[in-house]
Amino acid sequence: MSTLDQIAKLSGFSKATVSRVLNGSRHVSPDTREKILAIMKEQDYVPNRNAVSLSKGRTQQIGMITMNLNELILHFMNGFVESAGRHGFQTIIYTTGGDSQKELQALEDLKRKRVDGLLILTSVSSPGLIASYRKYGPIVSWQRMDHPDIPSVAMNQFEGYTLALEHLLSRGYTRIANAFGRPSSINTQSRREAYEQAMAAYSLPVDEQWYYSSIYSIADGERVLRSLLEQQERPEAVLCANDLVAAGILSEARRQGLGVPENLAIVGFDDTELAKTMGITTVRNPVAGQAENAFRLLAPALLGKALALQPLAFSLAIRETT
Amino acid sequence: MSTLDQIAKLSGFSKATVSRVLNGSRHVSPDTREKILAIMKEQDYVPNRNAVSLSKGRTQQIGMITMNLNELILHFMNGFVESAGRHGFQTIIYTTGGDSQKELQALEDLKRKRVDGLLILTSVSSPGLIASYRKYGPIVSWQRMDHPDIPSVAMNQFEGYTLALEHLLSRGYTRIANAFGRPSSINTQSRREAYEQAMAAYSLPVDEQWYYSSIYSIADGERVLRSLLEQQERPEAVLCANDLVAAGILSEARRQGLGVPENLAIVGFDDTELAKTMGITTVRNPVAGQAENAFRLLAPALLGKALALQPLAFSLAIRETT
DNA sequence: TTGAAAGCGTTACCAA
DNA sequence: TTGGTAACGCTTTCAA
Repeated sequence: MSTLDQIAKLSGFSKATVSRVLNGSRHVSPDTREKILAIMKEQDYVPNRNAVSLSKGRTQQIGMITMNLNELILHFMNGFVESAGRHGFQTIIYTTGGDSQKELQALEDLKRKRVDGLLILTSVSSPGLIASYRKYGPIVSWQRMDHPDIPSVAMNQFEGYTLALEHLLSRGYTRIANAFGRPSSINTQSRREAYEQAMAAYSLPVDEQWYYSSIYSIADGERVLRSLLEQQERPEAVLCANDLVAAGILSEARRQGLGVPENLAIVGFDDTELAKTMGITTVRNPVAGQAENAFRLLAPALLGKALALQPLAFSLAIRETT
Repeated sequence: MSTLDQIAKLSGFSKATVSRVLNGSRHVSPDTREKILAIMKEQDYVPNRNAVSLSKGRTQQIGMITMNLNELILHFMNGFVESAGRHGFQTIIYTTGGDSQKELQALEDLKRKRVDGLLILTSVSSPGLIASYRKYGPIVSWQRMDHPDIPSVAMNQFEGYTLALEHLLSRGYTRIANAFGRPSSINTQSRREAYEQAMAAYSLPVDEQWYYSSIYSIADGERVLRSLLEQQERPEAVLCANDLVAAGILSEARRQGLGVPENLAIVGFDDTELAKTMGITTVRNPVAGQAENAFRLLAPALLGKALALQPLAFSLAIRETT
């Protein structure tokens, strides 16, 4: 493994000049540059990244913290890796499994200068703790983080939920049930608000028994369907927290011989591969755009210049379940 | 940000001693250790990883190269991240999108000492090119790499395919079609071999028209089903290259009103979430175990000691399609 | 058990 | 345009 020093010696120039060639400085004569480049190629030389990082004080790496990896997160990740890559940054992934110790390790890596910045997808640490690492580098979050120092790229679900509701209402469905996620989350609150506003706009009653909470998984969806069947006034449609839930409801409906969408319309959320496969109508969550924005939020600190945020919007993927 | 040098000055000891404390050397008096640790804590000191990496010549990072991310790869990834983590290694992901330039960049990162080793999941580069980087660090592959210097953790599909066949045969299915993937791949060859041996063992005929090739996706699966329906002697069961194909066949069968498994039994491969959701019988591919083994193959070079490989086996997840 | 000093491979400042 | 040299922050001999 040849080093910059060796290249300098072989070429007869100083390390400084070799370094200038490496970094594309204009203060090198074309002649010199050429000679040095030739020797580099001949010696199969590449700079040692640790040395560069130590010297420059930057690693060109961004850490991404997530509790687990699922399809939606994957999309986000892909988008982010791509955006960061375009600007010369690599992404390193910290999967924590919800272990706060592992999360802390990732945060420490910002302090220890292994990464130049941090992107938090999902985490269990308190916003306060996370924010206390802001002094070591930029940190942005996907989910809303409820702290002035940690910007977020999450979108208000109100718009997306309204989109789905308008779709159902326009098709004549009026008795619409909701399978919400975490009751206390801002997302659930926005969705509920959207629901109540839409129903009010159409002068339709809001039935509290059509609110399901803490519904996350396929199994949860299956339970919801069975519960729906037992209701005296059975809903004609159900709006789900995510596509997994919708998939669970759909497959259980099939098992129970309930026609979809004749007897029950189903709308998912996120537009994952699963929804596509199973033909589920769903709200398309522009995660790739959010990922791009996540990088743009980091840009000022990382690139020294701001990048304008992309405007994003939900849209609807209409399939066979409505 | 305090440095080791500052800790040394504050404690009155030398940098060497502070470093010894950091690295848990036994040649430090308990008293000294305590004092130094106290000052470190007080100063909120953590070592700079770039400096450590440069000095030690190792980064404790492993690069993972993949063209794209899907569910199966995700499982593998998770398993590997977990295994590597247990031994103090972080994983950094290179998603190449099949771009050989990006792949090269990942390989170069081994040379540039950004990573200590490389794990290849899927790649387009020639085994020869990849192997030429072996001199910079250990490299292992998931898929079979056809080069003596690049070990692989892929499993022979013969056993898994045989498992599925035995299952079908024991349930009385005799006319069994195959949806194979890439015709030239070793996997396909093993599967075909398994098929022919199993049929021979049961004295059943092998019908060439029940061989489908280059079947990968959901859409491919849908096409296969339509084609199956047109055959004069329609098969009673179909064995698929992966769960996506099985899902495609299943959903198209439903659309066509073909009863599953009464009129057609379906078996997938890999046991992904999709198979679970749709209730598809499938062969469980122990990817997490393979990931663990991938790390164990890197271990000699990384840890300086060998770790025994885990014995792995396919198993069957029997669901509603058989 | 401790310390001095020479690396590790770059970058960046100051002169020339 | 070039060179000398001090950082960058740690580890690792070699002595004491």
